[in-house]
Amino acid sequence: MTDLYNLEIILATLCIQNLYILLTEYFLSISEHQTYGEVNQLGGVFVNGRPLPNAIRLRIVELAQLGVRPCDISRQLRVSHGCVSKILARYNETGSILPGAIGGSKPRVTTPNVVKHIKVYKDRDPGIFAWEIRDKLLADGVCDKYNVPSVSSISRILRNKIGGSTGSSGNSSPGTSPPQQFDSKPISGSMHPPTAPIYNQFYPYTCPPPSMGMHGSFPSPQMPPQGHALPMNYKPPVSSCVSPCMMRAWPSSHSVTDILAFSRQPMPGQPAPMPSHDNMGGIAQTYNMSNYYGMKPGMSPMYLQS
DNA sequence: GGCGTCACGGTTGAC
DNA sequence: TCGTCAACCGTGACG
Repeated sequence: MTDLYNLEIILATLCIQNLYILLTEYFLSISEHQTYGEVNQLGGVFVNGRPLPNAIRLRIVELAQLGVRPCDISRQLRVSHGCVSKILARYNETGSILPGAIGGSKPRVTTPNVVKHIKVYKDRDPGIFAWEIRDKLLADGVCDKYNVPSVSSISRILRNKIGGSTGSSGNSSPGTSPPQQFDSKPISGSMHPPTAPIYNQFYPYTCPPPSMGMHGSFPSPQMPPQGHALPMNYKPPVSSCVSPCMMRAWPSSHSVTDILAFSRQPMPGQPAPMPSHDNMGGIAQTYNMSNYYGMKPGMSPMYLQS
């Protein structure tokens, strides 16, 4: 009985492994025909809109500290001199090689505390104007000049959250979200979470190159230094059953949509595409980076991290 | 020739 | 689920 049970487990495992292999081969076959990377004038490969890999950024700083001129760094690493200049300027200013936060929205100013105070002001003086509330928020120190809501925001709060809570319950329009949504988001001048590694679907940043960590002054891609600009696209590890290289952030919904739109186009001589990547678990993340990058023959592989 | 700056087209993630 | 918006990115051109 136990042997039969074990046999079933083995068979199930084999089925999963075969499925895994098939799906992996499928994505690799797709990626061979896709071109995501672009080539700059120096022959280097880059992904438009995405930061350079940390290894390259680190190398730029290292070479600069060795006294190599920026123009030589640019040529050697095949990165535009504007980019080298920007990275070195950022490093000199912040001490970090990490790129800034990409995406996201400004921190919200209509925190529960602000709404509560507005409600108090309104209760005390039902005829109070929005601009008066704004002044009182500043005067009472509830907000400062950087995060005080606009008059229109206060009017909206009065209309939707305070007025709506008494007269128009069930209002589901934007701006009437329950206060719980703010509870876990401390409002500050920073848009960033306390700590955040940096990675995206093109660069396996969670796999630091061998040179990483050898310099105390250089931040680890996995553990950015405190007090430095951090990306908002941080996603804490949710699984420990995959290799660190696979514990990367998934593409955004926009990227997934774009990729799907592309991959659904049948390749010449290729069978019709399989179902969307959404259902494929982490398999797509096992891409060989040269495939993922859509490397063309003759391209410099320098951006590829292993 | 080297370098700083900026417009541009792109990606990203919160809303 | 999708669109919008505002942040960022690197490139390439200009001075």
